[in-house]
Amino acid sequence: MAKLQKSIDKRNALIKATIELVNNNGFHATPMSKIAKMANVSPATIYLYFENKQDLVNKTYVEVKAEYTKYAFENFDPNMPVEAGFELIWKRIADFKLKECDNALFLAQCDNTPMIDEYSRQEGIKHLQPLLDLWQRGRKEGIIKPLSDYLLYAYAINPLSFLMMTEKRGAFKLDQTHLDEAYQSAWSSIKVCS
Amino acid sequence: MAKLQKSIDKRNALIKATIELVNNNGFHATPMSKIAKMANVSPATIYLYFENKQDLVNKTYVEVKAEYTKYAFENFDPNMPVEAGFELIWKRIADFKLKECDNALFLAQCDNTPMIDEYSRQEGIKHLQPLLDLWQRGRKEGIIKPLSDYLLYAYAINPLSFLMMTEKRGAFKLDQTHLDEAYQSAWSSIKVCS
DNA sequence: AAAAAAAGAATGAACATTCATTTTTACATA
DNA sequence: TATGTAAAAATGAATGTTCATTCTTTTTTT
Repeated sequence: MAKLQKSIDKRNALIKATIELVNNNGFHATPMSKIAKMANVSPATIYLYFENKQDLVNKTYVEVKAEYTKYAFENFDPNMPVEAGFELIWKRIADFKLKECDNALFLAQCDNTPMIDEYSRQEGIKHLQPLLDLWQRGRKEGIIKPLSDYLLYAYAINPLSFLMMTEKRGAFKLDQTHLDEAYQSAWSSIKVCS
Repeated sequence: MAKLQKSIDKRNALIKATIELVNNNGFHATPMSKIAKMANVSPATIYLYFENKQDLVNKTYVEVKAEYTKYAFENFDPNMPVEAGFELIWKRIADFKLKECDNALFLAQCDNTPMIDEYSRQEGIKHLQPLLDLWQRGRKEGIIKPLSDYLLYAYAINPLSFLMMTEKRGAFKLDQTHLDEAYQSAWSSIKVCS
């Protein structure tokens, strides 16, 4: 195993441990020592990869966010028709939230908390541009309601976070039927009624 | 001032300080000493009113949640027509999130975090029943889509939390026009299309 | 064998909680 | 009304722990 490779493995283990522990206990209740233990590393080693605890959590956030958007736009082509493009992206996002549950939960916690600093938050947002562009086109073509991006996001995308959270708490199971229904609700809330 | 009254004032000051500090710094970064200082009280005094820090934040959550639902259902009458009832409740909730911004933000942070223990979370949910009953009736009357309460909540109510959060971050201003649009999106997403 | 990476133990600060006193309140008595 | 006093409320300082971070030494790599 090459030197660089080994380092990356350790770094990844640290990020993974951070996600899992913060998800279960919250930022305030996850000591560096526990993160180190879960990553099979000495506490001191963390500081070879990250400046401090805040830096660790910021970097974790930005990386997970990048992974999320990469996944979301994987098969998307900006020339697709608006409705098809939206459906594709929406379903990829839903997929991510179901399959990469830990990652998605971590993002949700960061997004609703002053845990992350503002700079990292901005970094995270940047990757969302293709969806905003699609909406822009949709509005121009009269397919999407002429609403601000924030409103569209609130109704079309954000509910998925709530549903994932609820599922995680065990209150209900988000199966394929629910997902189809959720998609219909999402699309209903932003499409121009014909 | 009667003895009891004075105590209540102090308790309220503690709860208020908790909300403000947790909103701005997160649970992990608000020491009891700061809460005490902001409430003009000695740290030791907190322990006359609450068992410990966890108890303080749990009780704060349950009380704010009760205030929220009381506000939401203030003028609601279970005999109203479904659409009118929903509109009334929705607008009260929106109102609360705009006017009692600190309270609403605190709830959002608690709801997306392992900060609160499960028992208190359950306590908080109980108060929502009138809305669930209304939806039940709406489904029976064929006015509301036959979806699980969780899905309806995700699309009809939860987006308001996201919008409030976004406004708090300064990214955009949630004015009356936006609110009307948001209401239309909420209703579109859960009503049966005619 | 020099350099890099990693480790475990040590350090010092921050913090939740408790303790020993002081202050305030409630109220009985004159 | 004024005064004494026991109980309650409140306090600031102390305690002991937890934890982020650093230091010194050991191990691994080249």
